[in-house]
Amino acid sequence: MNIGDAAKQSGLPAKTIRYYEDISLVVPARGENGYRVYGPDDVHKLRFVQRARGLGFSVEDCRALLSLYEDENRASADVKAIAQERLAEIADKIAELKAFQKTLKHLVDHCHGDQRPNCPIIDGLAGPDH
Amino acid sequence: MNIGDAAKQSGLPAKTIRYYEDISLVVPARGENGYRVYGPDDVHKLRFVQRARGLGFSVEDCRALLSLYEDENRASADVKAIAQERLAEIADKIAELKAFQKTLKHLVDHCHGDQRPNCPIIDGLAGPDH
DNA sequence: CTTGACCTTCCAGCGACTGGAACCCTTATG
DNA sequence: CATAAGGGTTCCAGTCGCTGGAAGGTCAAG
Repeated sequence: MNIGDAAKQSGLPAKTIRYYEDISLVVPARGENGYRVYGPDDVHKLRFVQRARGLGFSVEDCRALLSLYEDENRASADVKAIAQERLAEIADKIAELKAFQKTLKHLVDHCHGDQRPNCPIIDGLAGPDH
Repeated sequence: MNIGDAAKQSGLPAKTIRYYEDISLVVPARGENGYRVYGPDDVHKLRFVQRARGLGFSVEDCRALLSLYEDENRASADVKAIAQERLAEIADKIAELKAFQKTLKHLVDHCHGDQRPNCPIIDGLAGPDH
């Protein structure tokens, strides 16, 4: 199948699929005419990557996960380790965002939001000693 | 003051400060020798940007906030609007991450994490029909 | 034969820096 | 006075994960 169909089947834009070949993530065969030819296995891999990216795994994580996906003798512990690392990153990011949220919400709540210049948000950003 | 001191005072790396000049965010004067010269106002602005970036505002948001910071006749409503947009983005991002977290945690909880190849995480990423 | 949809390659750009090379300026010390 | 250290300057390239666009090749239908 050509790249357009692979795109439909995998849910990835053709551009992205070409990019994945560029970085040797999913490398298809080539037809006589130079067109990329995707077999069922390639499409499975693309879908796999699509889902993993959708869960926020980095492309490098996807590369590692793909090679485990393909490895009949993988240890599930290796997969779990990657996923747990990602979970930790997610938790960190959520904590960071919640801290932003708290600070910002506090500032917003104290701002009148009218036509006057006085603004606790600006004051907060300018710093404690202003 | 030179860029190194401005860096210390603002908490920003010198490279970043040069970059901010490049994009016309905070543009210092120049001395005879071609060195950047930062006055107190410049340092205030740099610190302002440092804090705003620290709360996750984009550089373009910072540009808008800076111009309001400098505008004696600003309406606090304008500041509040920017902050509220950012709050909405933060909330969206948190929701997205929590969704990732939920799915991933579910998969991780069901994975033995041993030396055997069977792995619900891989299966989950491969898709429902595999 | 032409149209249009597909495919190809390559180059550039996003955001927000960051690293490095190659070079200039200033200050302290032998 | 020479020199070395520790500033400063510019410009170019790379990060990550695509995405857009230009210029052209291929293919199936009318």
